[in-house]
Amino acid sequence: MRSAISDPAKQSSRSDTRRRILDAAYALVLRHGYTATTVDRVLRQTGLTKGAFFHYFQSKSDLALALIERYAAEGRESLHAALVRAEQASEDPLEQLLFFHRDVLARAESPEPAGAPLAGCLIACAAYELEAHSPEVRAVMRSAVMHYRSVLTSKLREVAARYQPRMPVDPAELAEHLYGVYDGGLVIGRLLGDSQALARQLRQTECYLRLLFAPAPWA
Amino acid sequence: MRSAISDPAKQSSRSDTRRRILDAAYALVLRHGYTATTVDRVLRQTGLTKGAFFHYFQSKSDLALALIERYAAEGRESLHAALVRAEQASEDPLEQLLFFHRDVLARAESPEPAGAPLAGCLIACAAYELEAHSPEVRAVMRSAVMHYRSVLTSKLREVAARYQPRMPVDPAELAEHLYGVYDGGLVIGRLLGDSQALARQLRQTECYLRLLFAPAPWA
Amino acid sequence: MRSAISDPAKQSSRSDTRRRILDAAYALVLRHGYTATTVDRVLRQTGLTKGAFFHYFQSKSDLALALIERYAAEGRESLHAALVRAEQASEDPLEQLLFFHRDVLARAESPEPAGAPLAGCLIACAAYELEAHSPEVRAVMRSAVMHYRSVLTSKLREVAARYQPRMPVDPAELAEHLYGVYDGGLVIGRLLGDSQALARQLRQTECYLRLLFAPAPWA
Amino acid sequence: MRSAISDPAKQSSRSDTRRRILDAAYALVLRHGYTATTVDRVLRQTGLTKGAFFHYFQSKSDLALALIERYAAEGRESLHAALVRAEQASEDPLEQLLFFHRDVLARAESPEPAGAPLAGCLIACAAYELEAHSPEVRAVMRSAVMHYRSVLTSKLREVAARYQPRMPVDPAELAEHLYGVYDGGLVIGRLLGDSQALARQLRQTECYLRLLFAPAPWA
DNA sequence: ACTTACGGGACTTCCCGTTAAT
DNA sequence: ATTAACGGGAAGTCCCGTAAGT
Repeated sequence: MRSAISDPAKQSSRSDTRRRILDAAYALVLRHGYTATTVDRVLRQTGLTKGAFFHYFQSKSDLALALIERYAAEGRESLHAALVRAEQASEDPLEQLLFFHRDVLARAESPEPAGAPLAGCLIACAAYELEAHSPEVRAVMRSAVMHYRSVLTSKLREVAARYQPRMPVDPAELAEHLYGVYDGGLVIGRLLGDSQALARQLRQTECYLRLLFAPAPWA
Repeated sequence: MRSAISDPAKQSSRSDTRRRILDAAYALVLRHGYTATTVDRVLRQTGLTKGAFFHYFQSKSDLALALIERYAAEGRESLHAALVRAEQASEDPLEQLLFFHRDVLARAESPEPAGAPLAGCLIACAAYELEAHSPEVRAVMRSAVMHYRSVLTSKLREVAARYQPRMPVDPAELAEHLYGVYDGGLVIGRLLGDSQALARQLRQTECYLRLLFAPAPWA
Repeated sequence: MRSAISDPAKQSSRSDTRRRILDAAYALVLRHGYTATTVDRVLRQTGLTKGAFFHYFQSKSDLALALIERYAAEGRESLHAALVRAEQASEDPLEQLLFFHRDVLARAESPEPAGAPLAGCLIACAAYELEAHSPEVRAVMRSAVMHYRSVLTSKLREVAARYQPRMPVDPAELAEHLYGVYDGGLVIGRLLGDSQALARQLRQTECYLRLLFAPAPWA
Repeated sequence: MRSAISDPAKQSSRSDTRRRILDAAYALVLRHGYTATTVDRVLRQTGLTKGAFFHYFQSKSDLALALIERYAAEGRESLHAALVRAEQASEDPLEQLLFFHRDVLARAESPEPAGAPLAGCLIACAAYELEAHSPEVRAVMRSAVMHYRSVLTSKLREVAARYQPRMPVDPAELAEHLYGVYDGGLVIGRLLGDSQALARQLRQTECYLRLLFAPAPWA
C-alpha cells in the first residue's frame, strides 16, 4: 500500500469536498434559485455536514461568490477555446464567426446527459435575485458580461472590416445581442420545459448574422 | 350614517388593499426574487399586518399565482392593444409588424418613472426559481409564452405570405425568438444596470426583421 | 361567564407574557451570565415558543436592553422611595443618611425568598460582559451609576454642611464608594456563596460613615 | 544541528504557545466574558489553530481552570510580595497596613500600558458567570478570596492589638471589606469607563482605616 | 508539536400560518 | 376587514471537539 502522501484519493480530498459542494449548489441554484437553495439542502445532497460546509465557505454568500466566479471563469475559458478552434478552422473572420456560432449551437443541440443540472445561465439566474447578492457577486456578474461582449466585439469588427454590413450596426451592440439571445433562449427553454429552445434561438441569430454580412448582390 | 356598501371609499377598499399587496409584492419579487420576498417584507412595505394578508391570500404561493396571473393578463392585453394599433396604422402586415415592434421599442426607450420596480419579466423571474413554484404557476408561465408566440406567429405568417423571406424561417420559431430577445434584453439590463439594454436588443431585432423581409433586389 | 374584554387573565396577557420572559431572563442572566443565557433556555423556563419571544423582542440584545432598563428604573424608584422614607423619619441629614443606609442593610440581611434569583447587580453583571452588549445597553449602565451617585452626592453635601467630616472627603467620591461597596459586596456573596456577605460589607460602610461624620470630641 | 531539547528557543516554545493562549484568553474574557470568549476567537487572536489549542488544553473549561489558577497564583504572590515590602518598611503593624494599602493604590493610579486588557478582576468576572463554570473553577474562586481574607485578617489583628479600634469591628469582616471594595472599584471603573475609579475607592478605604485606628484623642 | 478536515449540535433569527378577538 | 398573540419549524451561523496526518 502506498503512503498517504501519494494516495490521490486522499490527496485531493480538500478540493474534492469543496468541488462536491459547488457542484451540488450549482445544480440546486439552477433548479430552485439561490435563496431557495438552503445550505442544508446542499449538504443533504452531498452527504456532508454543517461543519464541513463552513470549513470551506465562510457564509452562504461566500459560496455564491465562489459559484459565479467558477462559472464565469469556465465561461471565459470556453469562449476562448471556441474562438481558438474557429480561428484554426479558417482565415476569414466571417467564417470564424459562423464556425464559432455553430459550435455554440452544436452544444445547445446535443441532449444534456441525464442528471445534468437544468440548463440556465447562472449569471442570469443571479440577475433575477439581484438584491439577494453581495456587491462582489454583482461585480463578477457585470464583468462576465462585459468580457464576453468585448471579446465578441473585436471579432465582429474584423468581420465588419471585410464584409460591409447591410445595415449600420454597432459591433458592441451586436455582441451584446448575442449574449442576450443566449440568455433569452435559456429562459424560453425553462418556461417551455424544452431543452431545444436555445438551439432554435441560436438558429435565428445565425440567420441574422448571415443576412447582415451577406456578400454583395443577393440572389 | 351611510351604509358601508354604498360608501365608494369603503367599497373599493377591498380590492384596494389587495392591489397594494400585489403591487408591493411585484416590486419586491423583481428586486429580490420570489423566495426572498417574504410575506413579512410585503407587509412592512404596505404597512399592513398578517391578518390582512391572509384575508386576501390563502398562502404565499396563492399570492405568487395571483401575481403572475395579473402580469400575464396585463401582458396579453398590452399585446392585443399594440397589435390593434398596428393594424389601424397600416394595411400591410410587414408595416404592422414593424409598427408593433417600434411600439415596444419606444416603451423600452422611455425612462422608467422613479420608484418604478426594477425592470424585468416576472415570468422569466419565475423561470429562475422554477421548482419553488407550484404547478399552477408553471402552467400560467407556459401558457403566457405560448399565447404570445401564437399571436405573433399569425402575424408573421401574414408577413411571410406577402414578403418572401430571404432565409427559410419558421414563423413560430421567429415569434419565439422575439420573446426570447425581449427576456434576454431585460436580463442584460439587470446585469449591466443599464435600463437601455433592452432597447439596444430590440434595435438588433428590428434590423433582423428588415433584412429578413426586405423586398427583392437589394440596393 | 363574563366577556373576554373584562376578563383580567386575558386582558393582561400581553404584558404578562412579556413580563414572564423578562423575569425568567433576569434570573438566568444572574446565574449564567448574559451570553450563556440562551433564548431557548428562557423559553424552556417560561414554556413559551420562539414565535412568542420574537413577537415581544426583536432580538436577544433587545431583551438585554429591556432587562437593564427595567432593572435601572426599579433601582431608581427604590432609591427614591428609601430616601423619602429617610427624610420623613428625621430632619437631620446625617440621621437621614444613616436611616437610609440601615434600610438598605435591612434588605440585605433579610433572607431571600426561596427561588429568588441569585443576588447580584444586573448592571455589574453586564459590566463583566461589556463588549457583548450594545452601546445602548452600555449607556443605560453608565447613567444608572451616575444617577445613583448624583442623588447620594446631594445628600452627602447636606451632611457635610452640618457635620464637619473628620477627613477631607469629596462627597461625589464617597457616593461612588457607596455604590462600589454595594457591588463589591454582591460579588463577595457570589464568590463565597454567602448571601450575608453584602450585609457585612454594608456594616463596614456604616462604621465608616459614623466615624467620618462623628460629632466633635470623640470618646 | 543542535538537538531540539537543548535549543532554548525550541525548549521554551511549549510554554510559550501555552502562555500566548492564556494571555489572549485572559484579555478576551475580561472584555467579553467567558462564555462569549470562544476558542476560535482566542485562536484568531493568537494566530494558532485548533490542534494547537487542544494540544495544550483538554477542553475550554480546562482553559478556564488554568486561567483562574494562574490569576489566583499571581494574586497570592503579589499580595505576599506587597506584604513583605510593607513589613520591611516598618515595624508598626498600622504603618505596615497603610504602606501596603498605598502600594495597592499606587498601582491603581498608574495608567495602564496601552493594549493592556480592560481592568477587572478575573475572579469577579467568573462570579458573574457562575453556573457556566465547573466546580473546580468555583473552588479556586472561593479559595482565592479566602486566602486573601485570612492573610489580611492576621495583619488586621496585629493592628487591632496595638491600636484600639474606634468602632468594634471584626478583623475578618474588615479584611473581606477590603477585597470587596477592590472588586467594587473595578466594576465602577468598567461601568464608567474610568480607569481611576478604583483609585478613588481605595482612597475612601484609606480614610476609613485611618479613622478606625486613629491614635487617641482626636483633635 | 501542530495542521487541516470534518462531525454534530446549539444558537439567533426569521418565516409561514393559525387563532381568538373585535 | 383587521389586529395581536403565538405555534412550530427551518435557515444561517458558529462553536466545541475529534481524528488523521505531518
